[in-house]
Amino acid sequence: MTLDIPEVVVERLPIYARALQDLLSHGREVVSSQELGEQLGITPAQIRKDLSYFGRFGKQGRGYNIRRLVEELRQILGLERDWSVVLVGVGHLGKAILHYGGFAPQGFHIIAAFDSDPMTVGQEIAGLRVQDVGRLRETLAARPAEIGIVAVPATEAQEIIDRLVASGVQAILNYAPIAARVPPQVHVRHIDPVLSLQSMTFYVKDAPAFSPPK
Amino acid sequence: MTLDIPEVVVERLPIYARALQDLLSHGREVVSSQELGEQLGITPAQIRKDLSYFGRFGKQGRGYNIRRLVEELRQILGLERDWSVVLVGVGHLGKAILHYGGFAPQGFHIIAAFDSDPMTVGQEIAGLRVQDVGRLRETLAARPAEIGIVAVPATEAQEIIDRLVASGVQAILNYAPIAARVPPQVHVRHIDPVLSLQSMTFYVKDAPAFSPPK
DNA sequence: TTCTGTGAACGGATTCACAGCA
DNA sequence: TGCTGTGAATCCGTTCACAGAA
Repeated sequence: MTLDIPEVVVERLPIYARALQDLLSHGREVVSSQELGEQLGITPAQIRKDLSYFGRFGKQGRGYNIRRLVEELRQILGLERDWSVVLVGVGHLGKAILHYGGFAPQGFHIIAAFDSDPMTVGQEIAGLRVQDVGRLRETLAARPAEIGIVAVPATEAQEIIDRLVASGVQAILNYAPIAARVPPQVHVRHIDPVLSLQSMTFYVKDAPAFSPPK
Repeated sequence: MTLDIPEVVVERLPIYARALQDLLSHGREVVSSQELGEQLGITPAQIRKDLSYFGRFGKQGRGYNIRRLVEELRQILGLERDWSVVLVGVGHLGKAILHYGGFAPQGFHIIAAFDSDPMTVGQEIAGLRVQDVGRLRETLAARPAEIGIVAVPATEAQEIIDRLVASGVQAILNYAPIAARVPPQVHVRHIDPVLSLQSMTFYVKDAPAFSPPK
């Protein structure tokens, strides 16, 4: 069942879940695919089709019960449980990741952080003691984690990813600017702001910056 | 011409450009779509088709001249020129962005940074004086920027994006966890690590963390 | 022979359009 | 009447397969 659901669909589910939680926190109880779509810039048909892969959550003529649907989606996505995350690379970016308050409330707990720089190892950051990256495997053997975040320089990234995979990590969030190679059972998402910028400049390059009329 | 090129294709071009520059820096002069594809995990046919939208850059039987192709791609993407970028939001994330050394070498220059917190305004970070976000419009009127980076909390993000757009920004890199609404001529890319994690957990949720055999 | 460039075939995702239920 | 759920139709991106150039 899991296997024949398009990946794009799975990637939209968390977007729906978040928007629905938002509506819920505003006291809303029911929403139509129409309204949700307007809020997200997604067509209503798309939303209904996506949801139909997983069940029949709506009521004809009414719409979707928001609380119910959020719970279903969180269940489907595995967001009801907690996840253990390890971070490799504690430079500026790694530090920002450790300080970022958005992971824990969603159940993603960074349980260990590693770096190779002796000046960084031993530091306590956001309540976590940075360990030497050489201890990655043994630390993960004692306390497994499902997810790894890679925030090391490009030159070291593939090596670190290989070691995370060898240590049992099943999903990797890669901030390094490389096309990571992993075995098929491991999942990877890339975060690369430079690539994002470089693909946007294609569209704006002919229009020089301007000051709009006041 | 610009308009009928699939966006996915445009998004792959910077990936090619980077890989090619890498090869170039290793002294390579020619590469086939086959080899490039292996390096990137992209099929050779895909690469050839992508490039064919823009011209005929290869030599049959030989492959692509790397230097030539990099230059073509950089030209197409507008990477030969410099771009002015403003950052809004100088929390942990914003600071990391200011310190990040990956933008400037690619021609993306952060020329101004804004925040709303009086404790942050006036600070000098990575050589840049943080300004009050209330001065966004006038600063951009005096010194336009094509690109805005949004690193403010979700609650403020849409408002900031509206003001960036009103100030002439044409492309936005949005780190805030919202579905930003912008006019059609403005381009947006999202960076949202939580969404990335949440779409991966779908695939790994049934397999608990384990320690692989040593 | 090798590898590009590209129409044609294919497959997958989106949108349509409507039957059916509340 | 309003809105879901869903097959069918459409659209779009990827892959195939091969003609043709070096």
